[in-house]
Amino acid sequence: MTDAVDPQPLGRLARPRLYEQLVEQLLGYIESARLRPGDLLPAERDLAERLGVSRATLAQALVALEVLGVIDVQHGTGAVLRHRASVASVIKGLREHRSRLPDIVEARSTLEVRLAALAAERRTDADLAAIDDALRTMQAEIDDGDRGAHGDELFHQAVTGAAHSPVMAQLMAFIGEMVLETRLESLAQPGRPEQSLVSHRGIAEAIRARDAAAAADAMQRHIELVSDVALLQ
Amino acid sequence: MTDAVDPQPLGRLARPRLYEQLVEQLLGYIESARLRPGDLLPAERDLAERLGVSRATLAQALVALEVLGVIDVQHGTGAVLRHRASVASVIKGLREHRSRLPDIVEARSTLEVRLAALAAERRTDADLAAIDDALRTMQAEIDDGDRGAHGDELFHQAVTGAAHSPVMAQLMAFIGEMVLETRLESLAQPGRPEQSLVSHRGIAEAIRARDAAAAADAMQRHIELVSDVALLQ
DNA sequence: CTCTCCTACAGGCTAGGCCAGTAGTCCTGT
DNA sequence: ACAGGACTACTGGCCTAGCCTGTAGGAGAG
Repeated sequence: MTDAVDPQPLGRLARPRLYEQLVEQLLGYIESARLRPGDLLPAERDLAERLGVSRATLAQALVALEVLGVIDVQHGTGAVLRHRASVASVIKGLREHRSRLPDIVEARSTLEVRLAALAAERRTDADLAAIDDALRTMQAEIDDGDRGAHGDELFHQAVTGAAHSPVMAQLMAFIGEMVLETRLESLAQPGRPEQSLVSHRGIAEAIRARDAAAAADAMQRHIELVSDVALLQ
Repeated sequence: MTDAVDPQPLGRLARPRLYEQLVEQLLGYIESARLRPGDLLPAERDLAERLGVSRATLAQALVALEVLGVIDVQHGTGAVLRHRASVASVIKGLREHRSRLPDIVEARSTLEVRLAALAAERRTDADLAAIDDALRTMQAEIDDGDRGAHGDELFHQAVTGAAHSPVMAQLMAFIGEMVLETRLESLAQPGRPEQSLVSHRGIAEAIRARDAAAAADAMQRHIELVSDVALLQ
């Protein structure tokens, strides 16, 4: 206990939570021990002692791993490995240095292009009104000298809603944060908000006309425009 | 407090963990109390008493919420709300009434068609080997009179990996459970496993030839085949 | 040979305590 | 009067110790 490893006397910004370190260590252990899906982790009491922590803290780490989808803890049996550890590192990477921009753009374009096509097929008049509302909002923001980021977000949300595809909408929400970052960077470019608004109008018209192919195409070009700028940095 | 709510006669393997219920309750509290990003949750000792659990268990729930990206726990200050609670309800919704089948298929096809195309463009020889391995596994399972569900899963994971798109890989992992259900239902149909294996081979060949369009097309048809059956129920 | 029951061991959760960071307050020296 | 620093009343972080419930495999009875 007293041989406490003190990694950093500093670390003010750092918020080193023990359970986070444990997650790292357990992930490492899983990999180095060549554990395969279905295998069991050592018992809690055992692990806790080996790692030099209390069971309570270890339990927190296990909860984290469970939420991350790495393990599946079963009462009376133990913690069984679920997927390959690679999935875990993907998730870890996402949360940590929140992925690189190209990956985000890729996911976004995949989802939104399809959503635009679906929106063209399924949109109701109310959906269309929401889309037009968003366009008006963005126009007003730009007229005020703003970037129009809020209207931009509203527009994409309206299109997503018009697609009436709950699961995909949920996936969009999941990467929403990251998309927002992309958006802000893009709209910071001079002249971008106007260009963006124009391509939004193109998408909206295709959806209004119920032309799925045109909507998909317009969305594809819109995202390319937006991501181009971001990638230039 | 609450007298044992038994939500589902289903869930045979039901494994009701207290911290999971707490996550639900806290999510509900956040919503009903109209908490906004930046607001603080009540103190741990307070919450624990109000919810009738120990601090250790509450701590597990907070870890879960932190991993889910809902809150940000700061030593000495408290648990501050991060994003909009919608993200939380997204996850909750996905986990709970795991959406309806058509929506799942829709999301799956959107992602996987694109992943197949990307895999064709980016696959390494190692990726290809993993894909071939999965095909062999599925073949062996079918020869044994099995449904080949394991090999099927391996195949889709291998394709996802070959696409080298971390964000989309995570989205796939996110809907993974639901896709698995679809898969099991489909493969239960007589003759299905063989058909499925054939279309897997088609996808694999397109990826081997680095033909993105063909890969996307093959994946599209594969998913239509699979979902057709499932939808007939 | 089969079935039942027993038990060692797995995780689930609680209680209570001490340590460490944070921030507001109040007291003191200028 | 005011600026600075210490006090203090919170916050979460982590630990020990213990008892509960669930699981599964082996021993014994039939």
